[in-house]
Amino acid sequence: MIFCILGPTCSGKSAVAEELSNYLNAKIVNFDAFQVYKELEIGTAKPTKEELESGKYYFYNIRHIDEIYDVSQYQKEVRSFLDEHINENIIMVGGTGLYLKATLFDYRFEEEKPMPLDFLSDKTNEELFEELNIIDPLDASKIGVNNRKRLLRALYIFKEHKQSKTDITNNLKDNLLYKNVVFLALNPDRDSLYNSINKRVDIMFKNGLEDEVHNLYSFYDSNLRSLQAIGYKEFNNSDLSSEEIKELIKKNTRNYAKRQMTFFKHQFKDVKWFESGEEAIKYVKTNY
RNA sequence: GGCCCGAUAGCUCAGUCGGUAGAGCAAAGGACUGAAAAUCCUUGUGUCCCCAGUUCGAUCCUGGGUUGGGCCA
Repeated sequence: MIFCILGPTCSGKSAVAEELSNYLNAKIVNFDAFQVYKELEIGTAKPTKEELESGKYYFYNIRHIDEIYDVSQYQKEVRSFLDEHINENIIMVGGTGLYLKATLFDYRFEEEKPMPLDFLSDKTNEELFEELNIIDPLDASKIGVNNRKRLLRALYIFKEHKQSKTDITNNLKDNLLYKNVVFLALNPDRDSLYNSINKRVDIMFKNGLEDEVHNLYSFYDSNLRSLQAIGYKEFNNSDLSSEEIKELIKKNTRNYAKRQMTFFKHQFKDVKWFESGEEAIKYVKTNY
């Protein structure tokens, strides 16, 4: 069976995963887009070193900080892992809803060349919007004129695959491809979640987050995709004091937690919701 | 003790020549198929500090108070 543990950052997912992996004798598969990077340590709140070395944790630390990683690679690798272990218990845990959804549901990524950095870079947002509006008005209206990243992506899809994004996705996004999947979600009370977030950022600073990030900045370009993670990108702002950076990280993490909740609530059906990790663990132990 | 300046959204403040008010930030809600810890969209009713007076009508003017800051003693 596949047990998926959803929930915002800092809601206690990792503890649930560890506990249930013992109970179910299950392997743990990460679906967090930034815990895949080896060099990002303190700021990504990974499981402990001991846990990661125990042999049952997968898809953590699988890329270097300067490698490009994306949802299509993740989907491919994790699907092949799941197929290989289809008769075992697997726990999937993480915070990147898109990665989980694209893997378990019928998301299709055909081979394509990477998008050049200067793709349509001479066009204004309005021009991109008009162009997309002709080939895929439905998608254009969903994306909106200000979301340049998505406009470019939608136009690039058309260029590469000769089909609009709407035609490619074709309402497949809610077709679950695997049997025996259980979705468990943690939804702690908002105030206590925010409290935990604030406390965790304080602890990250105590544990040396600043040194870790400054060290990475001295070796790598701060524009690396992996360094856009919360807890890392904020240090790029040289006119902020250490205390201001800390508060900014807390705020960004809170905003992120809210976005995660929106994604989990609306993109996944048939989800069991729990206010705490203990309740989720109890539910699994009484039912499986 | 005297004089001056302030008190308006969770915060910082703007404004109403008297017709009960609006920005930024925070916050809340939402979208999501190749950057997703990313990217983007939507949302502002609040005893306009309190009490009295003037007025058809006061958050705005007048008086008194409360409270914060500054200057002088």
